[in-house]
Amino acid sequence: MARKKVKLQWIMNDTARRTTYKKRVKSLMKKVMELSTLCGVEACAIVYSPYDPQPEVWASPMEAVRVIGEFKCRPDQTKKRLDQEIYTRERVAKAKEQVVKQQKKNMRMEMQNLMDQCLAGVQGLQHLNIKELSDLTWSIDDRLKAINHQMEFFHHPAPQPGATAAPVAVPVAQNTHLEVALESLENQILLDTAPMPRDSLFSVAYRGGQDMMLPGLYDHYEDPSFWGPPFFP
Amino acid sequence: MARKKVKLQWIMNDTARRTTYKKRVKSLMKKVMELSTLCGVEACAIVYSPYDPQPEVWASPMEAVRVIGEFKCRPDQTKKRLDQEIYTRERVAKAKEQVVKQQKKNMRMEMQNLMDQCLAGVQGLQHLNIKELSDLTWSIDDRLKAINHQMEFFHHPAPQPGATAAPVAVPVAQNTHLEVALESLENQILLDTAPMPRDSLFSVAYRGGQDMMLPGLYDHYEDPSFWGPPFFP
DNA sequence: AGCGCTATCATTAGCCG
DNA sequence: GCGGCTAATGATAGCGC
Repeated sequence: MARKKVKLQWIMNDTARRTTYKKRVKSLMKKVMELSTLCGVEACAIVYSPYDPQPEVWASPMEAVRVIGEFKCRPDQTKKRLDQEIYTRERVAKAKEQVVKQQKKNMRMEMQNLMDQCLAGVQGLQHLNIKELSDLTWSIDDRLKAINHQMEFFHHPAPQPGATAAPVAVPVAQNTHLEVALESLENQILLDTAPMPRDSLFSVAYRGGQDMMLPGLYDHYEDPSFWGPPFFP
Repeated sequence: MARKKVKLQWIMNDTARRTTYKKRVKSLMKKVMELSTLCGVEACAIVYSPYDPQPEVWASPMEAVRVIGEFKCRPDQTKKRLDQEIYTRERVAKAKEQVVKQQKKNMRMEMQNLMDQCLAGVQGLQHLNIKELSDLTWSIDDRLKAINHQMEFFHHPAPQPGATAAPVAVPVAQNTHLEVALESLENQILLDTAPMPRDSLFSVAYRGGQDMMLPGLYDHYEDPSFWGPPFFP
């Protein structure tokens, strides 16, 4: 948050990531300490990283274990939270599914249309002059390019990981543009869920993401010129 | 840290203390989330307060318990684990990348070839008789179907186990065939790594997957009849 | 790699309705 | 007590050494 605003996503550059980690973990611990002091509350933070052999901990490891012990001894009230969490997750999943479904549908429609155009071209060619033939060829070519572009959106790794340190349980895979878009979507939903405060685990965590934007998934489709005029109406 | 700089000490005024707590705990959790996201590290924070009936926690309670458990057990062996984990993760990532790359390449080749056939058909149609025209049409249609099938492989949700049993921290999303395949691949690799059992975080979690098979990703391509004879040699 | 610098961005103390 | 506002302090990304 300085010379430039950084996107809330994994930092690709190794040295930059390490530097950021060092700086941020330090000030995070300071924040924990301040909170604890100013408000007289018990708090602890634990950060595992590939950069430190030992996890960063505040307050002292012993203190942490004590705080944690307290935390673990509340199985019943935790349930509520878990339920909420699951609910939110389901909402996220549903929204994602919708996007993927739509995207899929659009892709298939693109292909089908292109094929139709090809077939129509093949079958109706006898009646075309050179100009029309040339136009047809170019049109098909353009649409092929467009489809390839869409394929990229699905499968091309977005500018991301060299591959070392992703959060443990999340499968380490190259993020595609689609995945990046889905992640943004997720953040937005979690943000929406925020208003119901104490019951939501995420009520706080994701507030910061509110100025992130969901990449325009359908820009392509909303552009009427994308498909061009029908060739064989 | 605003209109006036406050001393780092317990705030005596009750309402002020509560207000400060609310604001600060919120941004603290945000910071934890940012650190975790930006640097790809595991982190958790727990804050007990008289203001909330439940402790504020990040990330989810379950996640926290997991992170904490890790912390409590091993003060010094932690490093070994991290190294091993990173190594395994890199291996998995690499293998997955290979598969995705190949799959992508194949897809694109299919499409390109089909387009070529279409274009060739369009341009060479004048010299074809009815029989050849019909064959061409059917060939294109077949290949379209094949491509659609491939699309399914990429994007269609695989028949999945009753949606509940997913490992905790894995975002609940519809798995595509590709994703299922990749997961199997990951399991196989993790299985290979397993022989040194309790040192890997994954050694247990994924054991259940060992009888899954990696679907024959390239069956389609190994079948020479898949492309059919070239139409315009 | 790590440290210091500083322009920018982010947090927040105090106030108001 | 809460949410919004703004001035002021705090955090930090990018750079140069």
